[in-house]
Amino acid sequence: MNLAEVGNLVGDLARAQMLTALLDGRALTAGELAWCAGIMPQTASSHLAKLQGAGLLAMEKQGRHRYFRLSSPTVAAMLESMQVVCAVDAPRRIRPESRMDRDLRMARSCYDHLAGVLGVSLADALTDRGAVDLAADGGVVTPVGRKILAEFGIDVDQLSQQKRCFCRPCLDWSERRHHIAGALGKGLSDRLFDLGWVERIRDSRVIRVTPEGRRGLKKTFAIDHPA
Amino acid sequence: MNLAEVGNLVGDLARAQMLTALLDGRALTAGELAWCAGIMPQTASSHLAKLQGAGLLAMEKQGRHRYFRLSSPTVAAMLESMQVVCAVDAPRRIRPESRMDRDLRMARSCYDHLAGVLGVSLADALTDRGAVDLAADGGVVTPVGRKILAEFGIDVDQLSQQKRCFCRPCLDWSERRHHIAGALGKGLSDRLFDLGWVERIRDSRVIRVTPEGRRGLKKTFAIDHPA
DNA sequence: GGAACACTTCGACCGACGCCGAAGCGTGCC
DNA sequence: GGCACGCTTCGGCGTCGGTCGAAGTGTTCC
Repeated sequence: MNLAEVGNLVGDLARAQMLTALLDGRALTAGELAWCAGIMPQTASSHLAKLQGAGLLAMEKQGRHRYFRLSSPTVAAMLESMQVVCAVDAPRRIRPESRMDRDLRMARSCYDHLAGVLGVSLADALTDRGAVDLAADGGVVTPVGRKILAEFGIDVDQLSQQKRCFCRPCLDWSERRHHIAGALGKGLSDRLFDLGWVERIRDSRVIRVTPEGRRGLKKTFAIDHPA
Repeated sequence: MNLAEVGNLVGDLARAQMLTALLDGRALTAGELAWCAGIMPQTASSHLAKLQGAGLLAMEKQGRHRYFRLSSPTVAAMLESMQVVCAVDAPRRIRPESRMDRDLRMARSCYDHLAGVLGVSLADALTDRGAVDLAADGGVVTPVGRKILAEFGIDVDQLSQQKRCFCRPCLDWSERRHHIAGALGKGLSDRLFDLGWVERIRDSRVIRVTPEGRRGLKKTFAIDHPA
């Protein structure tokens, strides 16, 4: 397998839509993916066979359904980096407002961390008070930030010992700005779930901010998250 | 611009070969790129126009030559992550031995750090003596490693304060194993150049290990780099 | 057993795109 | 000026692959 083959696999609109739908790590049935891509089941079937054959997708049978998911975080990372290039190359364009995915824009999961307006606001808040310092290729937590995060219930030392990139800016495709990924991003996300400030919406990447979370975000980070 | 468009751009063999040739950050002329891709200049011209139009490549006129390079490290990162997926998906295959790119396999630059047998050996040496601990998504330097690297002339604290990913495993496409990227990868590379242990070959990604470097690598890291 | 359902396989159609030859444009060298 | 050179534009050719209808396989439910 070479670069061109991988590019080709992603380079079809229908397949790209399927992959995007799978980007949050959930597994979807062939039918659902066909619907996502706006094509007939038999067409989807051939696409899925290609993606699976190339090892981008993993499949699991369950009764008469076939569930597909991204085969590894490596694939998710690749798609993410491709989306970043998309967003960077088209920095200024009229934002196509769509009612339907307003919720998705507000807050969603991006593999294992938070994205959307919420994710970006959180990154902004931490940057504004000098807690983290983000650059193109990574980021650091300042001594001040260490203290702020500790008060919020996040042990930076423990996170930084994980064998993964500690802090990484991840370009948000809806907001065209960065949110925080890496161990810190996951840590923040986990903490918000633990506190009950946010919760997942079934069968969706959408994340709901609870009333309690709205109060907490306002008080702790001065974030006014829209209802 | 969307995911599929980017995929499509990379998804052509000729374009993929051009992009790969540009992956070390150098700028090449349209003619050189045509040669790399094994196509006629007029065909290359249309490919390059597409890549440039999409913002993946930047162009600079110089006399009657046109120099093309990757427009940003973001693009390089994307290509790298795509190559990783290529390599992961095809883990075991008969290695196609080619005399021509033996040098390239032995040691080369990968954007801003070292790759090839040399890069992998270095990563192995550091891992073996417990200096670094690499995982799928990142890596850490142990206290022991901090000491080893300090003796070698690398200030880990300074590197870790850079606003980029500190240590990241980068899958080596020729060796199918990891070498070290990120700030640490660049730090190692810089140090080897400063010591005069390695040097660039003009107009190529190939890196030559000097006799002095061969001795040094053997003594310091117990690496027997082939001549 | 039979019907509904999820999905796959096969075959035919057709549009998109990569390819090169020929010709045109701008630059540098003698 | 004249020629060589690097590159681009244009036009026609060929092929590859995405598309869907029809038919087939396997599963669930009654």
